[in-house]
Amino acid sequence: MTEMSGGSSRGGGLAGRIGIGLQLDAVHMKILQVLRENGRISVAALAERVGISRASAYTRFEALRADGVIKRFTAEVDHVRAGLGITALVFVTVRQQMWKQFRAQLAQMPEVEYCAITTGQHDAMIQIRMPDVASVHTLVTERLAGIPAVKATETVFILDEVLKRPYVLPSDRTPRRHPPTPTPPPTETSTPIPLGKMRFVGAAEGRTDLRGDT
Amino acid sequence: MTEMSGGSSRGGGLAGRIGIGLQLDAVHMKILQVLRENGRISVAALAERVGISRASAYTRFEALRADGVIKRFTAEVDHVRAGLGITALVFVTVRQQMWKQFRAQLAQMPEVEYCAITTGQHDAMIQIRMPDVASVHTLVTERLAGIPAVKATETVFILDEVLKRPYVLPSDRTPRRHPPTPTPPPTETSTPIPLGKMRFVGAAEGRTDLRGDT
DNA sequence: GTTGAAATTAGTACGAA
DNA sequence: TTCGTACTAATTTCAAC
Repeated sequence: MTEMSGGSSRGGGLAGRIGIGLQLDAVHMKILQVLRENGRISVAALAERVGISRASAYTRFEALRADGVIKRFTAEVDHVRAGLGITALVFVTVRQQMWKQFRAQLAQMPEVEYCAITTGQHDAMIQIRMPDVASVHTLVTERLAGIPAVKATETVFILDEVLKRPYVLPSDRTPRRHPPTPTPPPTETSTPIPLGKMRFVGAAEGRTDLRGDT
Repeated sequence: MTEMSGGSSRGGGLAGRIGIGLQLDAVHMKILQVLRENGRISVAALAERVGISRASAYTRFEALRADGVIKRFTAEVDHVRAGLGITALVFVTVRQQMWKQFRAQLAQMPEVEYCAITTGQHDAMIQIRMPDVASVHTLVTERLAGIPAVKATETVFILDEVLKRPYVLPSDRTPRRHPPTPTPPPTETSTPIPLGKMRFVGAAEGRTDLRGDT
C-alpha cells in the first residue's frame, strides 16, 4: 500500500448523513474499538486481536472505511509540545440568517480545531489552540468579532484537559438498564429537575436555519 | 511490524508535563501535519511527502512517538453510525476540595469522551455521546448529579458538529502579525471590550484546587 | 543524513468449507 | 460469509557511504 486514508472521506463535513449502509455487528464494534486505541495496528494483528481471519479482517476493515463508519485515521499530537499551549473555548451567538457566512468564515480559520452548534444560551461553541493568551485575545476580538455573522462571543480558557477518550462505543457503556418508568425526553415543556441539580438548556428562539446548505 | 502504538503513552492523563525533550523543527512539524491527516500512512510514503529519506523519517517518527509529541494514533469513528447519535455538553460546577473525587468518578464513566477544566461560570465541561436523548437525561440526573463533588450541571445538546480539524499546528496559523502595541493579557482587571462584542470570563473565586493530585 | 539491498511483512486473489 | 493458502508487492531494517 502507499496510503490508506486521507482522501476518501465522502461528503464534505460532519453534518448530514443519509443511508444506513453497513449494519454493524459485534465484530465490527470490536474492530472499531481496537482501531480507536491503535490506529496504526496492522490488519494482521487486528485480525488476531478480534479473533477472525486475516482475509475477513481486510474485508471488514475496508467495508468500515468505505462506508464511512471510520472517517479517518489521525495522530493525536501534544499541542503543548507542538507550540500551541493555550486552549480556549469561545461561545458564539450567531446572527440569524447568517449561518452560512459564519461557517464559511470558520473554514478559513485554521486555529479553530472544533466547532459545534449547540442548544442553549449560545449558538455555537468553538475550540481554539493558540501559542499564548494574547493570541486568543487577538483572534477573538480582531477576527471572530469582525465577522458580521457573529453577534457576541464569550471566551473561557481551558486550564486542563482531564480526559480525551477514544473508547466511546455503545459496548463501552456501563450496563445500566433504563428505569422502568421511561424518562420523558428533556424538552422545554416537560423537564423534571431532580435533586435541584440539573438544568437542561433548550435552543434559543427562532433558530430555524441551523444547518448550512453546504 | 506487529504494532506501532497503543501502549507507550507515558504518564497518566493529559495534564502536567515536565521537561521539554525534543526541540521540534520545521520537518517535525511537517511530519506531524501529515500524520494528523493520515495516521496510517507508511513511513516510506511519509518520507516522500515530507521530502526526507526513509531512514530519517523512521528516526524522527520514532523520536516523536517516544518523546510523547505524538500521543497516540486513533481512528475517528462516525458516532452516529456506531450507535451513539446524540452528543451533549454538560457544564459542571464542582464542589470545592472535591476535584480529586470528581476526576475519579469521571474515569468510571466511559460515555464521557472529553472533559476539560475551564475558567468562567462553570468549572468543567464534559462531552458525552449517547444513543438517545433519554440516556443523556438519565446519565446527567442519575449518575452525574449523584456525585457528591458535583454541585450543579447545565446541559446543552450538540445539534451539529461543523468541523473537527486535525490540522492544528503553529504552521497552520494564519500569518497575521500581532499588533505593534502588544495586546494586554485578558485578565479580569484589564480587559478592553472592543466592539462591545467580546467577553472574557475569568475563573470563579476561590478556585485553588483545580488540579487533582493524580 | 542519505542511499541501496535483504529480510520481513503486508495486501491480494484465489479456491474450499 | 468466512477461512486458509499462495502469490505479488510493498515496507521496514540494516548495511555502507
